[in-house]
Amino acid sequence: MKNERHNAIRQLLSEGPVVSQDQLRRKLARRGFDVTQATLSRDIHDLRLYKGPNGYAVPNGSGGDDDLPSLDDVFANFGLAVQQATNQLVLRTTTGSAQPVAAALDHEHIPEVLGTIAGDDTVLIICQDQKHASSLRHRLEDLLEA
Amino acid sequence: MKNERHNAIRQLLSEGPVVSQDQLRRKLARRGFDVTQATLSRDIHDLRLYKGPNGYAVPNGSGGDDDLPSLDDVFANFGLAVQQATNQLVLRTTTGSAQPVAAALDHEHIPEVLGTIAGDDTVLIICQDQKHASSLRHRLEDLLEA
DNA sequence: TATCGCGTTGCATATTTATGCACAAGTTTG
DNA sequence: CAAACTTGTGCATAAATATGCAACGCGATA
Repeated sequence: MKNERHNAIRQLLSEGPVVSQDQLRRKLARRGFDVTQATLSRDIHDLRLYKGPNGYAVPNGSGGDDDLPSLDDVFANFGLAVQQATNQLVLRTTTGSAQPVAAALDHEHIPEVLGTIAGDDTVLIICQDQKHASSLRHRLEDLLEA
Repeated sequence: MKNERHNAIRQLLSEGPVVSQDQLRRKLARRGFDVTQATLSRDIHDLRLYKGPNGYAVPNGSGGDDDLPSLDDVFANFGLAVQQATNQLVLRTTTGSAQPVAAALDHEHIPEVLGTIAGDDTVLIICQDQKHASSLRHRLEDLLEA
């Protein structure tokens, strides 16, 4: 599915430099996503990625075009990936965006969220237990696609 | 001269979106800089510009990205002690050094590390589970000795 | 002056990215 | 149920970008 692939792309980009769409294609293939360069060109457009001296990158927090901070927006723009460790979620964001993202999260009064702590590019979300963490993780993963 | 042209390019980019090198070439020509697309490709490389959904853009806020001190250095200099709490590690550093230490940790892309959050003299490191945390703790303890 | 060295550029072309068109699978509408 | 529409994709190819190579301009040196 397209959304899973988009998530995988974000993940890959956060792990190391990707210089061309063909390189991205090969990396994705190793993860089971077998698509053509044409599709990736479209994905990159969808994800509004930037290409620079060090390859592709996720859009950059501060500047830019359009921002009103709803949770959806903030996530789509600055969220990179969610990972779970028992009752905690670790959310990676573009550098410098962890604080606003955490603020948006707090502001929503999501029941699963006991509290958040934000660094520079990482938000730690504490949940009641593993079960609540899982359900929240799924919701957040969906938001990453939007 | 190349430098004047570089300045003109920055200027143009701050004034409005530039979507292709050929468009840039035409805009520059109107200002008296008559060069080919090939030259602009080199200029863009020199200036480390990024291309994104809205065309070319100057590099992000605070410039340079990858020359952080090595993990070994940072640890030997600023690391004080590591402690483990189930799947988390709490790393004490000299006051004010937590941020750079966390940055160095993130930059290494250590697989056990889901994410880090740094305060002033404390870095919280989140791992997948207790097992990963232990193995990472041992590695970090080694670094503290070095 | 002649020659060298170095930085800059254009030309031709290789490489990379974007896109028109067609089609398949799923959804909605009549 | 069938037709119309939507969405996602590949293929072929257009468009955009990068680069090997040769040449030019200019200052330094013999």
